[in-house]
Amino acid sequence: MPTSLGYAILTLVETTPQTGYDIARQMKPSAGYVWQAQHSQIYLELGRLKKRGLLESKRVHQTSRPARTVYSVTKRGSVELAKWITEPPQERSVNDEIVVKVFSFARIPEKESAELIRAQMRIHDERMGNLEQRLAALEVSPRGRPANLGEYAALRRAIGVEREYLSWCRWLLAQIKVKEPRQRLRRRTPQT
Amino acid sequence: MPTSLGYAILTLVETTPQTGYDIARQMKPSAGYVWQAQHSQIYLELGRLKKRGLLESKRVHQTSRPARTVYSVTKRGSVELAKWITEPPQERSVNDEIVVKVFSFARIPEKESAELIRAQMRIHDERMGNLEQRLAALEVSPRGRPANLGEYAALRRAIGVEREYLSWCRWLLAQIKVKEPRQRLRRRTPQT
DNA sequence: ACGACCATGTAACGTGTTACATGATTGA
DNA sequence: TCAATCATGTAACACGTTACATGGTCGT
Repeated sequence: MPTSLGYAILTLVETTPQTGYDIARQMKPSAGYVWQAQHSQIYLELGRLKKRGLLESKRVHQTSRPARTVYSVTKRGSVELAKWITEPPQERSVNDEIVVKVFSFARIPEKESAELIRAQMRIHDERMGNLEQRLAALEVSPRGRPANLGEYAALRRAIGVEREYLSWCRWLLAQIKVKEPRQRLRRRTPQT
Repeated sequence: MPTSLGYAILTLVETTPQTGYDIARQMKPSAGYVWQAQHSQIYLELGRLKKRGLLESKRVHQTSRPARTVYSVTKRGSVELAKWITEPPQERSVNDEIVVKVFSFARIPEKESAELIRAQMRIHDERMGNLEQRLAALEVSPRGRPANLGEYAALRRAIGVEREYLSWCRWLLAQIKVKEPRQRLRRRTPQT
């Protein structure tokens, strides 16, 4: 049976038959909100899915552009995907370096730790802005409710993740700034 | 230079010299809130860190229990760690199977999709409860503010992640339930 | 001229998971 | 007696990242 990436590819291709390049754009790390992967991984997985008969491909020739290999889901692929969807998802461990770094913040100057967090906020602010634009684009569809609830849900999830991260960063910055004056007031208290 | 896991280990061992087993308990998948890893990975990494002179170990013999190999951070290890902390963290792609599954929810019966989400909520409710208990335990330290801001921050982050996830699940359930009646009211509207 | 985009692939390496392997003690 | 906890390790495999490889078109 396919890997998680394999199912993610099947999902996108079922919605719209498309090429590896198209998939890679939607899964581009730092931009993708359904699944993230590099093109190198995607082309290999497309090959495996085709070999297993879950995808089929048609070569489309173009003038003044390289030929495209357009994939679409076979009946078997569609059935496999439907079976997989209802199975309980694998829990992924979300290891984030920033948490490890923050764990030892007491050991570095306040200026450096604050700057580290501010840099993170800049990156994630931008990503959130991007995602919100896509959400706005989806919401103009008829009657406010988007045609594809799944895509809407994926976007809301991605935005929620970013919002939560940014709010944690803000809280952290406040903590870092508060720390110093407090310590000064209590300087004589021995450290246990 | 060590891997992210290596630095995570150095971080924990610097706070308290301890064994691979102790580290494995704190990093236990689904329970760890700083970094998650299996014991098999940890023992290998401990070996590498020792070989590079970032950790040193002392064997402690016990009665009626296997001997413990207690690791502590060397001066070199401490310096390496301090250097690493201020470097910008690697952005990790957070691929979550559940988002892929939700993307195709329109293709399965409402009952099944709702149950899938409810199962997820049970799992994450429990994890959040666990984390909140640990937070409460930390907060009893002198003056409400915990001795180790880093640990406190890591916990708050983990709890925030769970809270956000659960809130998304609740929203999703509401959407799934609302979908059917709405469609009935507008049944004659053609799908674009 | 130069960078970005279209378009597809392979190879080497590094990280993470699962399973194998062992064995005593403690509590239900 | 049975499961859990203490305690450490190895081996095979699966997954993901980085780099290598190629080459035309379009806009500035």
